[in-house]
Amino acid sequence: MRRPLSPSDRRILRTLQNEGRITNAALAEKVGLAASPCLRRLKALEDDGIIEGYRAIVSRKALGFTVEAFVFIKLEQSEPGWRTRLVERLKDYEEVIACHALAGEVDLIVHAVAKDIESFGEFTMNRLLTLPGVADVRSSFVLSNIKPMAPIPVPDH
Amino acid sequence: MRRPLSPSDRRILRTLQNEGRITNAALAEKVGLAASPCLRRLKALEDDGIIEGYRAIVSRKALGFTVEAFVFIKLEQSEPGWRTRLVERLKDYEEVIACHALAGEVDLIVHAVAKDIESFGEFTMNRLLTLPGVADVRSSFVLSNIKPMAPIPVPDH
DNA sequence: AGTGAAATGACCATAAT
DNA sequence: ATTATGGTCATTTCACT
Repeated sequence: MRRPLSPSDRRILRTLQNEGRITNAALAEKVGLAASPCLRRLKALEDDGIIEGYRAIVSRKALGFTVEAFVFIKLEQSEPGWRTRLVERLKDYEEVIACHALAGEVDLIVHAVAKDIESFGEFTMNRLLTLPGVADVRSSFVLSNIKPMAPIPVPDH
Repeated sequence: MRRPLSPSDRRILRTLQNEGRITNAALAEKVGLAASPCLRRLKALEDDGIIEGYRAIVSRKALGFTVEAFVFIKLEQSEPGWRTRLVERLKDYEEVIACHALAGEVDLIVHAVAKDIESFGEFTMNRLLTLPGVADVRSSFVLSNIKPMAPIPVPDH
């Protein structure tokens, strides 16, 4: 798939996880390279799928999302086809900012946002509980973001 | 705090959540502005804290993190000081890529990565369970990322 | 619109394999 | 010799006033 990451690659990854929009010139300076090799490495990291993309981090509050919650879903045992369709529906809900399938008690964990508690209620009642295949839905509101979206650690080798 | 977001602002926010490293020139074209006003709006969004930052999204697998899990922590009732220190320790663990305080059964939810199951075991056994104030630790491995880190929806008004 | 800075590509140098 | 590294320079494009 790919040769191992060089120390420069690792420094690039560390920097870009914290300053995703830094100019290549500044990035090069920070990681101790000239601009041109730095850009070459950056492009290679992108082409190889090691950097999957770049994202602006937008304030939820500024957009009016005052409610954040985790929803724990248990599924009924059913044909796999149902499960696939259910999961597709979940993905389409824009309140869902992340969703993972879990091993264990709970089958799915949904990270959701909403403008207020009422619209969150509407979401869980009308759009989650009603999905065919859902056996149980349990929500916990987020009280505080202790560590929101930290970078993936980039080990030295 | 701020005047309401203009339609252009909203288009900028939508675009930058998907292409955080797009050039201002390309962004301007995409949102239907000239470069100069687009840049002014972008700076204003940054200055007002609506855009909190930018991040490269790095492949966990490419960095050798094959294990991803959610850890559900219940705390003992104890003086608030303990809780603060516990939470600080949690933040310092680099395996912890996100952590939130929850209302309900579970007090804390920890999103963690590890190189393999063994090192994840070491993490939970030696570094989570041993924290003073922790009453219960329960982990669920992530089987699949159904919707990993989606953008915050930007409503039309 | 204009000026200085950045991005980008062609090409060269060095070292390790 | 080949591969991986990094650098320099010249040109185009962009950022910013």
